[in-house]
Amino acid sequence: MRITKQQAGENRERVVAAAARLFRERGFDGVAVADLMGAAGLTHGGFYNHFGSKDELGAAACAHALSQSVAAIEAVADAKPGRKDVSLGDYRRRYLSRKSRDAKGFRCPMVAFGADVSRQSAAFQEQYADGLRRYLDGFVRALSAELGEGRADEGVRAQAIAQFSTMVGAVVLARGVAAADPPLSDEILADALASLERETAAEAGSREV
Amino acid sequence: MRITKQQAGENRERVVAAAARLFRERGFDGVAVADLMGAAGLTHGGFYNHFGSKDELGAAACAHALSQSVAAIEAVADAKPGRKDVSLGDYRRRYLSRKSRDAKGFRCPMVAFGADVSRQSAAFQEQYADGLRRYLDGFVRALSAELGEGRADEGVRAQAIAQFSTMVGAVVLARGVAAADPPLSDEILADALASLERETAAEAGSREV
DNA sequence: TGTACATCAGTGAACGCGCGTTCACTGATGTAC
DNA sequence: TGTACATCAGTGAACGCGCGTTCACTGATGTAC
Repeated sequence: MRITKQQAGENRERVVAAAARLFRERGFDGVAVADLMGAAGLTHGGFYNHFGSKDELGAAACAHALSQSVAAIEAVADAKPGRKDVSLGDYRRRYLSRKSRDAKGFRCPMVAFGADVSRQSAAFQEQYADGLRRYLDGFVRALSAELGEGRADEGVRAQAIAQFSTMVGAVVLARGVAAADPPLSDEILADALASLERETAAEAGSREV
Repeated sequence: MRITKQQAGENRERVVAAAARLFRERGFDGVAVADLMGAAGLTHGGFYNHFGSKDELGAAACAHALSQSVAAIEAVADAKPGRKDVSLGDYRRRYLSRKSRDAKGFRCPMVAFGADVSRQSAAFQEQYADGLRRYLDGFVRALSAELGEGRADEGVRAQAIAQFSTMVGAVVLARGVAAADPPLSDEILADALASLERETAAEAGSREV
């Protein structure tokens, strides 16, 4: 039962989207090819019509998940000033929220894949690095807009990278102890957020006139 | 060929130590029971004389690796003031060094296990949470000593948690792009370190008289 | 202190399951004329 | 525009490998007397 080229393309997309979610949720080795195809409403036999190997799908899923993160931070960077709901401050609050920490299948891919990237294929690692580069560019623009009149000296980039490191580390740790020590988990998120907000306020102040 | 009780105990210890190293290096699913026993100079059949399951060894290996990290930060916290080589500043520099990033089997267990903890057994998660609690206590004491006359108000704890989050996140990201984009990887480590040192200097300054 | 027996750490083969991958087959789609 | 044939996405069974776990066995250690 051959199907339309377009339908085949849509099927492929559904598999990639399911993989982006399931890999983040259960890890690369925690999801079988049959699960991935099943999540897209297909049987496992046809997998190799779309991908050369499970590794190849991994790279595609990584790219898929990262492009969503890049789009999200770019939306913040390109938002008109004053739009509170897409400000960087709001983005940080959402990133470091309990809700975001507990969203297993939709966590930040930089975090979810971070520890395992180095054990994945070269293509996977390339996708990850490319995604992070673009994400950081977006973050720099967003921070630059937040701090002042669009100034973008190299200090802002360093600060953006440090800030994002704080966010990533806090989510890693908070997620790690979420089940065993919920109060500590919450404390980590709160402390990281407070530190970023304090730093941003101080920085914005020092840049006035 | 039965062996001494003491030797059996030492064998067990060697397996745990090997597991602490190999799990960090290749991930939990990346190491077979036979590999673990082989790394300790044994054959796989005797594994279940020591551990009830691979999961149980995982928890023991987690505890083993974390206790080393706890000991390291406590050494900093308890060092006599002025000992440069065991200062918190030196610790941060080492933690965020390229050498440390590239030490696959001896990476910070909070980072190496961080992404996977939530998929491990409850016992594993308990060990992780307990290790992190003790580690953070040590970090708070070390930071408190660095900043002033041993003051330990709650602001210091929040700051310690934020600082450690930055360190963890930076290592996660730097390690993730180490192979695909070495300059970016180095930049992340450097920016995170600079941010922490700038913050510490400012904080120490504001606390003077 | 000796002696006899039970224990148990270690060995290596085997079991059984899950999973990545392959394969023969189907039949509707795409294409050449 | 029709017709005939090739293509190829999808199906479901099968292959083969690796790995966690089990098991019968060994023989030196630990222990009861």
